[in-house]
Amino acid sequence: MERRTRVRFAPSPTGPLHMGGVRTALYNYLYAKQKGGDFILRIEDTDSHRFVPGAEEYIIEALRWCGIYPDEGVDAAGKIVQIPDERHPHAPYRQSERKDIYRQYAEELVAKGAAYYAFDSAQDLDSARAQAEMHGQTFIYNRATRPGMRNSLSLDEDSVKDLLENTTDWTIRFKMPENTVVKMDDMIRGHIEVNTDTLDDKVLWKRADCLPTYHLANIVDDHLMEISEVIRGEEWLPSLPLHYLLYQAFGWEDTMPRFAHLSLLLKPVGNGKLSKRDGDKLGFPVFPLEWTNPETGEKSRGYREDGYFPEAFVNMLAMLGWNPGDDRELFSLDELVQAFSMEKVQKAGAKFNPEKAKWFNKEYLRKKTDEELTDLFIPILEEKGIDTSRDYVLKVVTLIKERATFVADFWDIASYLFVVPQEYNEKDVAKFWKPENYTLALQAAGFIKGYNGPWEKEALESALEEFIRGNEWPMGKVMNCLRLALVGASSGLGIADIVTLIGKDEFARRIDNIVKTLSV
RNA sequence: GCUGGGUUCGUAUAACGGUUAGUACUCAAGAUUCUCAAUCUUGCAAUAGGAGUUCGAUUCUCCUACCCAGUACCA
Repeated sequence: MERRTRVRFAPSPTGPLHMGGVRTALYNYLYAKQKGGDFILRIEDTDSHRFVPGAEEYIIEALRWCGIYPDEGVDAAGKIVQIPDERHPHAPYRQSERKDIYRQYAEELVAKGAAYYAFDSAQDLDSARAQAEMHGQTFIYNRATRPGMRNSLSLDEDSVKDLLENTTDWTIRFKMPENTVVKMDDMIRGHIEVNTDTLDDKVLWKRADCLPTYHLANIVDDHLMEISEVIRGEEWLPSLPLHYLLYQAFGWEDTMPRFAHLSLLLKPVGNGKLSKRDGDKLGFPVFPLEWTNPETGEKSRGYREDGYFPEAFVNMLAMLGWNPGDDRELFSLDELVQAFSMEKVQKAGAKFNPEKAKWFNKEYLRKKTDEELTDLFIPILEEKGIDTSRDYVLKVVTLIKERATFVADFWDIASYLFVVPQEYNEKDVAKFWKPENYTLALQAAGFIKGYNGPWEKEALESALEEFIRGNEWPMGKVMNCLRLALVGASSGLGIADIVTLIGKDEFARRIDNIVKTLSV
């Protein structure tokens, strides 16, 4: 019988979601939608010490910006749901609000002999670890060391009972089976085997705060929420054996999800996984949206605020560790849903390349209509105090859009189409603004002022060129002198483009201006 | 250290065991243009190393090297 596809993205609200996390969410979403299944957003906030205010809201907003909407979860229907209803059959979706359900599962494992109570203090454990380290070893809490620790397997029944009732800093630990090979399958990596003797008795539940650890909460919730595939980061691969064993201990093997462990996103240069620091150092965002640390007030830039289109960001992220099997690179979210396949997900970590990210944005900028881009550019102009007609902006956008990566580039590229050049590039002045050139250029300017033909680019251009060529003047030098007057540098649009855009009066003003400024 | 995972141009990646090892980004050169972009063309550049299996390994096996992750009462 076919099981309904149900996947979850289960972040911990300990800070802003970074781009690696967004990619994990994206792959989950693509997988679910392709199979016609559900994408669930669950918040794993079982660590009360690391909770960061605003992080959960940030995660939801970031996913929304990317066009990823959960079918079920804390954000479904735009509100927090605590009582199960038709659309939220497994509510609540925040683990801190489900804390009451975990203890019974932990106790069930103890009753089955698959777990036990442990009374070791933090100091006990620290010293055991320090002891092992002195011998060049790593302390593993398992069958080898278990008898020497304070737990319900080493202590007598009465003291266990007494400690259970009269102390509150005990835990429930999983009893790792002896010398057993756990055989696992990963959708990306294939078959994996691990011997249990290398694993330790993980804490599942803590009496001190009556909260489960990740491992217990994760397995219980995935089971209860009928998750069919767990798609998560590679950092979880080492605990996969534990999770397999937990499903077995509970007797849930039949409905155990399949697992896919995604490789990590690596920093652009050097080794290691992508971190916030790399972004600051190399000048690119690692977060989808801007984030302000509530404690320090420190701001981290975001792709949205940097001017990336969400479609470009999502597309770029999808291609980091996955490919469609052919040469296509540009995909909308819907097209990604169609094309995605777990078989094509890369095993190795992918180094993030900020240059390629920009390339994606440039491609998406070109896909936008001139009207859309005009709408985006006008607010920027208003901020600069530019008051001009929408029609004029539209004309400018049409001419310059291919030169830009971001909408914000428009101003840098085309400010001279809105304001008189404030200064003239020294190098270009030295190169072109020589008497033998500018005397000719001023005559050419005179020709333009007296031009009576149709006021459009092609006509003016051919008339002007005919005039200059007819006089056998050096075209490049004359044109660049004019450009200096119009742009302030020897770069930018064609002379006829600029002149027809800004008009004859403005043209004359700029010629006067350069003559005055460079004191001809 | 131990355990697990990984390794194709600088980067992202393609290649039923048989290709001159392809594509994109970056970079360089040329074409074009009144300049700068854009565009087009061309170029640079890779199977980590070593054994083995095979008529034939990028592809399968083993060893080595290197990289990554985990090694918490964090997720």
